[in-house]
Amino acid sequence: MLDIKYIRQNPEKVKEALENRGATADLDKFLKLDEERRNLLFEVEKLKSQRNQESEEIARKKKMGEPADEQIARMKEVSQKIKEMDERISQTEAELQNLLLTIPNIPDDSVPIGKCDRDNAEVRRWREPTKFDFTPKPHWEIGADLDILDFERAGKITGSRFAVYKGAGARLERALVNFMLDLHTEKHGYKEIFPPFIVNRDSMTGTGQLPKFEEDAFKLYNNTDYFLIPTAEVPVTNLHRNEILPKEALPIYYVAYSGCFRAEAGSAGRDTRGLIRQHQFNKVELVKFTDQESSMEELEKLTADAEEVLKLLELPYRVVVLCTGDLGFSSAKTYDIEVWMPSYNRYVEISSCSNFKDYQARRAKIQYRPEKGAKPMYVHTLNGSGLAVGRTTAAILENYQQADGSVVIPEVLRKYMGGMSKISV
RNA sequence: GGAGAGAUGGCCGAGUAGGUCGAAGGCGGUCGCCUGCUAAGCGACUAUACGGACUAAAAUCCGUAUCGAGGGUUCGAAUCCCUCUCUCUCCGCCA
Repeated sequence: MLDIKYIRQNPEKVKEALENRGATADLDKFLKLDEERRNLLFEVEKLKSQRNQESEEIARKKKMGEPADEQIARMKEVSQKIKEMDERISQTEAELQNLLLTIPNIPDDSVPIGKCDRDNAEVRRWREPTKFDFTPKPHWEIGADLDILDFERAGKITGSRFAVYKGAGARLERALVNFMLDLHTEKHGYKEIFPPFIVNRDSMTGTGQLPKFEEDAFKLYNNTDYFLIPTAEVPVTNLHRNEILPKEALPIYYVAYSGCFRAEAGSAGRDTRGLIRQHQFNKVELVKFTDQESSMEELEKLTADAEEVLKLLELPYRVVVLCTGDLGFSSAKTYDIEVWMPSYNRYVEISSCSNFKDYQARRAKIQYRPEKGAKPMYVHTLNGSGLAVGRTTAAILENYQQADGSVVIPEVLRKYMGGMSKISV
Protein backbone atom coordinates (compact mmCIF):
# COMPACT_ATOMS: atom_id res chain seq x y z
CA MET A 1 0.00 0.00 0.00
CA LEU A 2 0.97 3.58 -0.47
CA ASP A 3 2.04 5.99 2.23
CA ILE A 4 -1.00 7.94 3.40
CA LYS A 5 1.12 11.04 3.80
CA TYR A 6 2.39 10.66 0.26
CA ILE A 7 -1.15 10.48 -1.09
CA ARG A 8 -2.15 13.46 1.00
CA GLN A 9 0.74 15.54 -0.28
CA ASN A 10 0.83 14.34 -3.89
CA PRO A 11 -2.74 13.57 -4.90
CA GLU A 12 -2.12 14.59 -8.53
CA LYS A 13 0.77 12.18 -8.87
CA VAL A 14 -1.30 9.33 -7.50
CA LYS A 15 -4.15 10.24 -9.80
CA GLU A 16 -1.82 10.25 -12.77
CA ALA A 17 -0.37 6.88 -11.82
CA LEU A 18 -3.85 5.41 -11.54
CA GLU A 19 -4.78 6.78 -14.96
CA ASN A 20 -1.66 5.35 -16.54
CA ARG A 21 -2.55 1.98 -15.13
CA GLY A 22 -6.11 2.21 -16.29
CA ALA A 23 -7.11 1.66 -12.69
CA THR A 24 -9.82 3.35 -10.73
CA ALA A 25 -9.90 4.28 -7.08
CA ASP A 26 -11.90 6.94 -5.35
CA LEU A 27 -9.13 9.31 -4.38
CA ASP A 28 -11.39 12.22 -3.54
CA LYS A 29 -13.30 10.09 -1.11
CA PHE A 30 -10.02 8.92 0.32
CA LEU A 31 -8.79 12.46 0.90
CA LYS A 32 -12.09 13.47 2.45
CA LEU A 33 -12.05 10.52 4.82
CA ASP A 34 -8.45 11.21 5.70
CA GLU A 35 -9.25 14.74 6.72
CA GLU A 36 -12.27 13.62 8.64
CA ARG A 37 -10.17 11.11 10.51
CA ARG A 38 -7.59 13.69 11.50
CA ASN A 39 -10.22 16.10 12.74
CA LEU A 40 -11.85 13.41 14.84
CA LEU A 41 -8.51 12.28 16.20
CA PHE A 42 -7.61 15.77 17.22
CA GLU A 43 -10.88 16.19 19.12
CA VAL A 44 -10.87 12.83 20.83
CA GLU A 45 -7.27 13.14 21.87
CA LYS A 46 -8.03 16.38 23.62
CA LEU A 47 -10.76 14.59 25.57
CA LYS A 48 -8.51 11.67 26.38
CA SER A 49 -5.83 13.99 27.62
CA GLN A 50 -8.37 15.63 29.90
CA ARG A 51 -9.56 12.27 31.16
CA ASN A 52 -6.05 11.09 31.91
CA GLN A 53 -5.29 14.24 33.81
CA GLU A 54 -8.45 14.26 35.88
CA SER A 55 -8.24 10.54 36.58
CA GLU A 56 -4.91 11.21 38.18
CA GLU A 57 -6.47 13.94 40.27
CA ILE A 58 -9.20 11.56 41.36
CA ALA A 59 -6.59 9.06 42.41
CA ARG A 60 -4.80 11.71 44.43
CA LYS A 61 -7.99 12.88 46.10
CA LYS A 62 -9.01 9.36 47.01
CA LYS A 63 -5.64 8.74 48.56
CA MET A 64 -6.06 11.86 50.68
CA GLY A 65 -9.58 10.85 51.56
CA GLU A 66 -11.12 13.81 49.78
CA PRO A 67 -14.45 13.43 47.99
CA ALA A 68 -14.37 13.21 44.20
CA ASP A 69 -17.88 12.13 43.35
CA GLU A 70 -18.68 15.19 41.33
CA GLN A 71 -15.56 14.84 39.24
CA ILE A 72 -16.20 11.14 38.70
CA ALA A 73 -19.67 11.93 37.44
CA ARG A 74 -18.26 14.48 35.03
CA MET A 75 -15.65 12.06 33.77
CA LYS A 76 -18.33 9.51 33.20
CA GLU A 77 -19.81 11.81 30.60
CA VAL A 78 -16.46 12.51 29.03
CA SER A 79 -15.76 8.80 28.79
CA GLN A 80 -19.08 8.20 27.11
CA LYS A 81 -18.28 10.86 24.56
CA ILE A 82 -14.84 9.36 23.95
CA LYS A 83 -16.41 5.99 23.38
CA GLU A 84 -18.76 7.36 20.75
CA MET A 85 -15.99 9.21 18.97
CA ASP A 86 -13.70 6.20 19.06
CA GLU A 87 -16.37 4.24 17.30
CA ARG A 88 -16.70 6.84 14.57
CA ILE A 89 -12.94 6.95 14.19
CA SER A 90 -12.56 3.23 13.84
CA GLN A 91 -15.33 3.22 11.25
CA THR A 92 -13.58 5.94 9.30
CA GLU A 93 -10.27 4.16 9.60
CA ALA A 94 -11.72 0.89 8.39
CA GLU A 95 -13.15 2.64 5.35
CA LEU A 96 -9.86 4.39 4.76
CA GLN A 97 -7.92 1.17 5.08
CA ASN A 98 -10.21 -0.61 2.64
CA LEU A 99 -9.73 2.15 0.10
CA LEU A 100 -6.00 2.17 0.68
CA LEU A 101 -5.72 -1.57 0.10
CA THR A 102 -7.36 -1.22 -3.30
CA ILE A 103 -5.01 1.49 -4.57
CA PRO A 104 -2.27 -0.13 -6.67
CA ASN A 105 1.41 0.71 -6.55
CA ILE A 106 2.80 3.69 -8.45
CA PRO A 107 4.74 2.62 -11.55
CA ASP A 108 8.43 3.47 -11.64
CA ASP A 109 9.40 6.35 -13.93
CA SER A 110 11.26 3.97 -16.21
CA VAL A 111 8.09 2.00 -16.99
CA PRO A 112 6.65 2.74 -20.45
CA ILE A 113 3.14 4.17 -20.47
CA GLY A 114 0.66 1.97 -22.25
CA LYS A 115 -2.74 0.36 -22.15
CA CYS A 116 -2.23 -3.39 -22.52
CA ASP A 117 0.32 -6.11 -23.27
CA ARG A 118 0.74 -4.86 -26.83
CA ASP A 119 2.42 -1.77 -25.40
CA ASN A 120 5.03 -3.76 -23.51
CA ALA A 121 8.53 -3.08 -24.76
CA GLU A 122 10.96 -5.80 -25.76
CA VAL A 123 14.24 -5.28 -23.95
CA ARG A 124 16.37 -8.08 -25.34
CA ARG A 125 16.20 -11.39 -27.09
CA TRP A 126 18.35 -14.49 -26.69
CA ARG A 127 18.73 -16.95 -29.58
CA GLU A 128 16.33 -17.14 -32.47
CA PRO A 129 13.06 -19.09 -32.32
CA THR A 130 13.56 -22.82 -32.86
CA LYS A 131 13.29 -23.96 -36.47
CA PHE A 132 12.06 -27.39 -37.46
CA ASP A 133 12.41 -29.31 -40.71
CA PHE A 134 9.24 -31.20 -39.83
CA THR A 135 5.89 -30.14 -38.43
CA PRO A 136 6.36 -29.71 -34.69
CA LYS A 137 3.72 -30.98 -32.29
CA PRO A 138 2.33 -29.15 -29.30
CA HIS A 139 3.59 -30.46 -25.96
CA TRP A 140 0.26 -32.03 -24.98
CA GLU A 141 0.48 -34.25 -28.04
CA ILE A 142 4.11 -35.04 -27.40
CA GLY A 143 3.24 -35.83 -23.79
CA ALA A 144 0.41 -38.12 -24.78
CA ASP A 145 2.40 -39.89 -27.51
CA LEU A 146 5.30 -40.54 -25.14
CA ASP A 147 2.87 -41.41 -22.33
CA ILE A 148 4.50 -38.94 -19.95
CA LEU A 149 1.59 -36.47 -19.58
CA ASP A 150 -1.99 -37.56 -18.94
CA PHE A 151 -4.63 -34.83 -19.01
CA GLU A 152 -7.59 -37.17 -19.49
CA ARG A 153 -7.05 -39.10 -16.28
CA ALA A 154 -6.28 -35.85 -14.46
CA GLY A 155 -9.72 -34.72 -15.58
CA LYS A 156 -11.18 -37.86 -14.13
CA ILE A 157 -9.49 -37.71 -10.76
CA THR A 158 -9.84 -33.95 -10.34
CA GLY A 159 -11.11 -31.87 -13.26
CA SER A 160 -9.98 -29.61 -16.03
CA ARG A 161 -6.71 -27.68 -15.75
CA PHE A 162 -4.92 -30.48 -13.94
CA ALA A 163 -2.22 -32.79 -15.19
CA VAL A 164 -0.73 -36.14 -14.28
CA TYR A 165 2.97 -36.50 -15.03
CA LYS A 166 4.17 -40.03 -15.61
CA GLY A 167 7.50 -41.80 -15.93
CA ALA A 168 10.13 -39.64 -17.59
CA GLY A 169 7.68 -36.73 -17.53
CA ALA A 170 7.46 -36.83 -13.76
CA ARG A 171 11.20 -37.23 -13.58
CA LEU A 172 11.74 -34.25 -15.90
CA GLU A 173 9.56 -32.02 -13.74
CA ARG A 174 11.45 -33.10 -10.63
CA ALA A 175 14.80 -32.70 -12.39
CA LEU A 176 13.92 -29.13 -13.32
CA VAL A 177 13.01 -28.26 -9.75
CA ASN A 178 16.32 -29.62 -8.48
CA PHE A 179 18.31 -28.02 -11.27
CA MET A 180 16.81 -24.60 -10.63
CA LEU A 181 17.22 -24.80 -6.86
CA ASP A 182 20.83 -25.92 -7.18
CA LEU A 183 21.64 -23.16 -9.64
CA HIS A 184 20.16 -20.39 -7.51
CA THR A 185 21.54 -21.62 -4.20
CA GLU A 186 25.00 -22.63 -5.37
CA LYS A 187 25.75 -20.08 -8.05
CA HIS A 188 23.54 -17.08 -7.31
CA GLY A 189 23.71 -17.11 -3.51
CA TYR A 190 20.05 -17.59 -2.61
CA LYS A 191 19.04 -19.35 0.58
CA GLU A 192 16.63 -22.21 0.07
CA ILE A 193 13.25 -22.04 1.79
CA PHE A 194 10.62 -24.73 1.83
CA PRO A 195 7.46 -22.89 2.90
CA PRO A 196 3.95 -23.92 3.85
CA PHE A 197 1.64 -24.14 0.83
CA ILE A 198 -1.22 -22.84 2.94
CA VAL A 199 -1.24 -19.34 4.40
CA ASN A 200 -3.56 -17.15 6.41
CA ARG A 201 -5.40 -14.01 5.39
CA ASP A 202 -2.80 -11.64 6.80
CA SER A 203 -0.14 -13.14 4.58
CA MET A 204 -2.32 -12.90 1.49
CA THR A 205 -3.05 -9.28 2.34
CA GLY A 206 0.60 -8.53 3.02
CA THR A 207 1.70 -9.37 -0.50
CA GLY A 208 -1.35 -7.81 -2.13
CA GLN A 209 -3.42 -10.81 -3.27
CA LEU A 210 -6.17 -9.75 -0.88
CA PRO A 211 -8.57 -8.11 -0.51
CA LYS A 212 -8.92 -7.27 -4.19
CA PHE A 213 -8.29 -10.62 -5.81
CA GLU A 214 -9.95 -13.08 -3.50
CA GLU A 215 -11.77 -14.79 -6.36
CA ASP A 216 -8.43 -15.83 -7.86
CA ALA A 217 -7.41 -17.76 -4.77
CA PHE A 218 -8.39 -21.19 -3.53
CA LYS A 219 -9.83 -20.90 -0.09
CA LEU A 220 -9.97 -23.67 2.48
CA TYR A 221 -13.44 -24.00 3.84
CA ASN A 222 -12.90 -25.90 7.06
CA ASN A 223 -10.81 -23.01 8.22
CA THR A 224 -12.27 -19.80 6.92
CA ASP A 225 -9.02 -17.88 6.91
CA TYR A 226 -6.66 -20.26 5.12
CA PHE A 227 -5.73 -20.08 1.47
CA LEU A 228 -3.72 -22.26 -0.90
CA ILE A 229 -0.77 -20.20 -2.04
CA PRO A 230 -0.87 -18.90 -5.62
CA THR A 231 2.92 -18.52 -5.48
CA ALA A 232 5.74 -19.03 -2.97
CA GLU A 233 6.06 -15.24 -3.01
CA VAL A 234 3.30 -15.17 -0.41
CA PRO A 235 4.80 -17.33 2.36
CA VAL A 236 8.39 -16.28 1.63
CA THR A 237 7.79 -12.53 1.57
CA ASN A 238 5.68 -12.85 4.71
CA LEU A 239 8.55 -14.62 6.45
CA HIS A 240 9.61 -11.20 7.70
CA ARG A 241 6.17 -9.64 8.18
CA ASN A 242 6.12 -7.38 11.26
CA GLU A 243 9.87 -7.48 11.59
CA ILE A 244 12.60 -4.88 11.76
CA LEU A 245 15.69 -6.29 10.10
CA PRO A 246 19.22 -5.15 10.88
CA LYS A 247 20.85 -3.31 8.01
CA GLU A 248 23.58 -5.96 7.77
CA ALA A 249 20.97 -8.59 6.99
CA LEU A 250 20.22 -6.92 3.65
CA PRO A 251 20.03 -7.85 0.92
CA ILE A 252 18.31 -11.15 1.66
CA TYR A 253 18.01 -13.62 -1.19
CA TYR A 254 15.57 -16.51 -0.86
CA VAL A 255 14.70 -19.24 -3.33
CA ALA A 256 11.74 -21.51 -2.74
CA TYR A 257 10.14 -24.37 -4.53
CA SER A 258 6.40 -24.65 -4.04
CA GLY A 259 3.26 -25.92 -5.57
CA CYS A 260 1.09 -23.03 -6.74
CA PHE A 261 -2.68 -23.01 -6.83
CA ARG A 262 -4.80 -20.61 -8.82
CA ALA A 263 -8.52 -20.52 -9.40
CA GLU A 264 -8.00 -18.90 -12.82
CA ALA A 265 -11.31 -17.13 -12.48
CA GLY A 266 -11.93 -15.07 -15.58
CA SER A 267 -9.64 -17.02 -17.87
CA ALA A 268 -12.20 -19.60 -18.93
CA GLY A 269 -11.48 -20.76 -22.45
CA ARG A 270 -7.90 -19.47 -22.44
CA ASP A 271 -5.01 -21.92 -22.83
CA THR A 272 -7.30 -24.83 -22.19
CA ARG A 273 -4.89 -27.42 -23.54
CA GLY A 274 -1.60 -28.46 -22.08
CA LEU A 275 0.47 -27.33 -19.14
CA ILE A 276 0.34 -23.59 -19.73
CA ARG A 277 -2.56 -22.65 -17.49
CA GLN A 278 -3.19 -25.10 -14.66
CA HIS A 279 -4.96 -24.85 -11.33
CA GLN A 280 -1.91 -26.47 -9.76
CA PHE A 281 1.65 -26.05 -10.95
CA ASN A 282 5.19 -26.08 -9.67
CA LYS A 283 7.36 -23.03 -9.43
CA VAL A 284 10.76 -22.09 -8.13
CA GLU A 285 10.50 -18.56 -6.84
CA LEU A 286 13.18 -15.97 -6.16
CA VAL A 287 12.49 -13.41 -3.43
CA LYS A 288 14.67 -10.50 -2.34
CA PHE A 289 14.55 -8.00 0.48
CA THR A 290 16.76 -4.97 -0.17
CA ASP A 291 17.29 -1.45 1.05
CA GLN A 292 15.66 1.41 -0.80
CA GLU A 293 18.71 2.44 -2.79
CA SER A 294 19.62 -0.82 -4.46
CA SER A 295 16.29 -2.36 -5.40
CA MET A 296 16.32 -1.30 -9.04
CA GLU A 297 19.77 -2.72 -9.54
CA GLU A 298 18.71 -5.87 -7.69
CA LEU A 299 15.78 -6.27 -10.07
CA GLU A 300 18.20 -6.39 -12.98
CA LYS A 301 20.27 -9.03 -11.21
CA LEU A 302 17.25 -11.07 -10.26
CA THR A 303 15.99 -11.03 -13.84
CA ALA A 304 19.42 -12.11 -15.05
CA ASP A 305 19.39 -14.97 -12.52
CA ALA A 306 16.08 -16.19 -13.91
CA GLU A 307 17.28 -15.78 -17.49
CA GLU A 308 20.27 -17.94 -16.79
CA VAL A 309 18.00 -20.93 -16.27
CA LEU A 310 16.81 -20.58 -19.85
CA LYS A 311 20.30 -19.97 -21.16
CA LEU A 312 21.58 -23.13 -19.52
CA LEU A 313 18.60 -25.05 -20.83
CA GLU A 314 19.27 -23.44 -24.23
CA LEU A 315 15.72 -22.29 -24.71
CA PRO A 316 15.15 -19.19 -26.87
CA TYR A 317 13.55 -16.32 -24.99
CA ARG A 318 13.02 -12.61 -24.86
CA VAL A 319 12.60 -10.12 -22.05
CA VAL A 320 9.90 -7.47 -22.09
CA VAL A 321 9.26 -4.63 -19.70
CA LEU A 322 5.59 -4.37 -18.82
CA CYS A 323 3.88 -1.08 -19.59
CA THR A 324 1.83 0.79 -16.99
CA GLY A 325 -1.42 -0.78 -18.17
CA ASP A 326 -0.16 -4.36 -17.91
CA LEU A 327 1.69 -3.99 -14.63
CA GLY A 328 0.60 -6.15 -11.70
CA PHE A 329 -1.30 -4.52 -8.87
CA SER A 330 1.54 -4.37 -6.32
CA SER A 331 4.43 -3.92 -8.72
CA ALA A 332 6.37 -0.76 -9.52
CA LYS A 333 8.27 -2.38 -12.37
CA THR A 334 8.10 -5.81 -13.95
CA TYR A 335 10.13 -7.68 -16.52
CA ASP A 336 8.47 -10.67 -18.08
CA ILE A 337 10.70 -13.38 -19.45
CA GLU A 338 9.00 -15.15 -22.33
CA VAL A 339 10.15 -18.46 -23.71
CA TRP A 340 9.65 -19.46 -27.31
CA MET A 341 6.70 -21.84 -27.50
CA PRO A 342 6.43 -23.49 -30.96
CA SER A 343 2.80 -24.59 -30.49
CA TYR A 344 1.76 -20.99 -29.82
CA ASN A 345 4.16 -19.77 -32.47
CA ARG A 346 5.06 -16.94 -30.14
CA TYR A 347 6.81 -16.16 -26.89
CA VAL A 348 4.98 -17.22 -23.73
CA GLU A 349 5.55 -15.82 -20.24
CA ILE A 350 7.65 -18.15 -18.12
CA SER A 351 8.83 -15.72 -15.45
CA SER A 352 7.70 -12.41 -14.09
CA CYS A 353 10.30 -10.41 -12.18
CA SER A 354 9.05 -7.47 -10.17
CA ASN A 355 10.22 -4.73 -7.90
CA PHE A 356 7.46 -3.85 -5.46
CA LYS A 357 9.57 -1.19 -3.80
CA ASP A 358 8.03 -0.48 -0.39
CA TYR A 359 4.47 -1.31 -1.41
CA GLN A 360 4.36 -4.84 0.00
CA ALA A 361 6.70 -3.93 2.84
CA ARG A 362 4.32 -1.23 4.01
CA ARG A 363 1.39 -3.63 3.88
CA ALA A 364 3.33 -6.36 5.64
CA LYS A 365 5.35 -4.03 7.89
CA ILE A 366 8.77 -5.26 6.89
CA GLN A 367 11.36 -2.71 7.94
CA TYR A 368 15.07 -2.24 8.43
CA ARG A 369 17.19 0.17 10.40
CA PRO A 370 19.52 2.09 8.09
CA GLU A 371 21.80 2.84 11.02
CA LYS A 372 21.85 1.90 14.64
CA GLY A 373 19.41 4.09 16.52
CA ALA A 374 17.94 5.46 13.30
CA LYS A 375 14.28 5.27 12.44
CA PRO A 376 13.23 2.09 10.71
CA MET A 377 12.56 2.32 6.97
CA TYR A 378 10.54 0.00 4.82
CA VAL A 379 12.54 -2.55 2.87
CA HIS A 380 12.01 -3.04 -0.81
CA THR A 381 10.73 -6.45 -1.84
CA LEU A 382 11.30 -8.13 -5.17
CA ASN A 383 10.46 -11.45 -6.63
CA GLY A 384 10.50 -13.42 -9.82
CA SER A 385 9.90 -16.90 -11.03
CA GLY A 386 13.06 -18.82 -11.50
CA LEU A 387 11.15 -20.41 -13.29
CA ALA A 388 7.61 -21.68 -13.67
CA VAL A 389 8.39 -25.40 -13.86
CA GLY A 390 5.36 -26.68 -15.79
CA ARG A 391 5.86 -24.15 -18.54
CA THR A 392 9.55 -25.01 -18.65
CA THR A 393 8.68 -28.67 -19.10
CA ALA A 394 6.31 -27.70 -21.91
CA ALA A 395 9.00 -25.54 -23.54
CA ILE A 396 11.55 -28.35 -23.38
CA LEU A 397 9.18 -30.89 -24.87
CA GLU A 398 8.33 -28.56 -27.73
CA ASN A 399 11.72 -27.04 -28.47
CA TYR A 400 13.65 -30.28 -28.07
CA GLN A 401 11.28 -32.54 -29.99
CA GLN A 402 12.72 -34.61 -32.81
CA ALA A 403 11.26 -35.76 -36.11
CA ASP A 404 10.82 -39.28 -34.74
CA GLY A 405 8.65 -38.06 -31.85
CA SER A 406 11.35 -38.35 -29.21
CA VAL A 407 12.54 -35.49 -27.02
CA VAL A 408 16.20 -34.80 -26.32
CA ILE A 409 17.03 -33.94 -22.71
CA PRO A 410 18.96 -30.66 -22.36
CA GLU A 411 22.57 -31.32 -21.46
CA VAL A 412 22.45 -29.69 -17.99
CA LEU A 413 19.48 -31.80 -16.93
CA ARG A 414 20.95 -35.17 -17.71
CA LYS A 415 22.67 -35.64 -14.41
CA TYR A 416 19.32 -35.00 -12.75
CA MET A 417 17.70 -37.61 -15.02
CA GLY A 418 19.97 -40.49 -14.13
CA GLY A 419 21.99 -39.91 -17.28
CA MET A 420 18.99 -40.10 -19.60
CA SER A 421 19.65 -38.17 -22.81
CA LYS A 422 16.40 -38.69 -24.65
CA ILE A 423 12.76 -39.54 -23.96
CA SER A 424 11.30 -41.89 -26.52
CA VAL A 425 8.52 -44.42 -26.71
C1' G B 1 -9.68 -34.47 20.39
C1' G B 2 -9.10 -34.40 26.32
C1' A B 3 -6.47 -32.08 30.82
C1' G B 4 -3.33 -28.27 32.55
C1' A B 5 0.32 -23.94 32.26
C1' G B 6 1.61 -19.59 29.92
C1' A B 7 1.98 -15.04 26.35
C1' U B 8 5.05 -8.06 29.37
C1' G B 9 10.09 -3.48 25.75
C1' G B 10 16.13 -6.16 21.29
C1' C B 11 16.62 -10.23 25.06
C1' C B 12 15.92 -12.00 30.26
C1' G B 13 12.55 -10.76 33.93
C1' A B 14 9.36 -7.95 38.05
C1' G B 15 4.57 -6.21 38.40
C1' U B 16 -2.83 -9.58 40.11
C1' A B 17 -6.87 -6.68 47.19
C1' G B 18 -7.41 -1.80 39.55
C1' G B 19 -4.93 4.63 40.48
C1' U B 20 1.45 9.37 38.14
C1' C B 21 3.27 1.87 34.80
C1' G B 22 5.55 2.95 28.53
C1' A B 23 6.03 -0.15 32.54
C1' A B 24 11.24 -1.94 38.42
C1' G B 25 15.78 -4.70 37.87
C1' G B 26 19.35 -7.10 34.78
C1' C B 27 21.65 -8.13 30.03
C1' G B 28 22.68 -6.20 25.45
C1' G B 29 23.36 -1.53 22.64
C1' U B 30 24.68 3.91 21.84
C1' C B 31 27.13 8.33 23.48
C1' G B 32 30.28 10.80 27.07
C1' C B 33 33.98 10.59 31.16
C1' C B 34 38.11 7.89 32.90
C1' U B 35 42.60 5.07 30.67
C1' G B 36 49.43 4.77 27.53
C1' C B 37 46.28 0.38 25.50
C1' U B 38 42.79 -3.38 26.97
C1' A B 39 39.69 -4.79 30.91
C1' A B 40 37.03 -2.81 34.79
C1' G B 41 34.51 1.60 36.55
C1' C B 42 31.27 6.11 36.39
C1' G B 43 27.27 9.06 33.99
C1' A B 44 23.42 9.75 30.34
C1' C B 45 20.40 7.68 26.75
C1' U B 46 17.89 3.09 24.84
C1' A B 47 10.32 1.15 21.39
C1' U B 48 6.74 1.91 17.59
C1' A B 49 2.57 4.20 15.27
C1' C B 50 -0.68 8.18 14.69
C1' G B 51 -2.06 13.43 15.42
C1' G B 52 -0.37 18.39 16.50
C1' A B 53 3.31 22.64 17.15
C1' C B 54 7.86 24.21 14.95
C1' U B 55 10.79 23.56 10.21
C1' A B 56 12.81 24.33 3.60
C1' A B 57 13.38 19.45 5.63
C1' A B 58 15.10 17.32 9.98
C1' A B 59 16.15 17.57 14.99
C1' U B 60 13.14 18.93 19.06
C1' C B 61 8.68 19.54 21.82
C1' C B 62 3.34 18.39 23.10
C1' G B 63 -0.68 14.85 22.91
C1' U B 64 -2.83 9.95 22.11
C1' A B 65 -2.44 4.74 21.60
C1' U B 66 0.21 0.16 22.28
C1' C B 67 2.06 -5.16 28.25
C1' G B 68 -0.48 -11.89 22.30
C1' A B 69 -5.43 -10.09 19.40
C1' G B 70 -10.41 -8.33 19.87
C1' G B 71 -14.44 -6.93 23.01
C1' G B 72 -16.54 -5.70 28.09
C1' U B 73 -16.65 -3.57 33.30
C1' U B 74 -14.73 1.24 35.47
C1' C B 75 -13.88 8.19 36.46
C1' G B 76 -9.34 5.08 35.69
C1' A B 77 -6.93 -1.78 33.54
C1' A B 78 -0.55 -4.86 32.16
C1' U B 79 -3.68 -5.86 36.50
C1' C B 80 -10.99 -7.82 36.78
C1' C B 81 -14.64 -10.41 33.02
C1' C B 82 -15.66 -12.67 27.98
C1' U B 83 -14.04 -14.46 23.09
C1' C B 84 -10.10 -15.77 19.91
C1' U B 85 -4.95 -16.89 18.47
C1' C B 86 -0.33 -18.85 19.55
C1' U B 87 3.38 -21.46 22.71
C1' C B 88 4.62 -25.28 26.34
C1' U B 89 3.56 -30.05 29.34
C1' C B 90 0.75 -34.66 29.78
C1' C B 91 -2.84 -38.18 27.46
C1' G B 92 -5.30 -39.98 22.94
C1' C B 93 -5.08 -40.32 17.53
C1' C B 94 -2.10 -40.10 13.22
C1' A B 95 1.93 -39.65 8.06
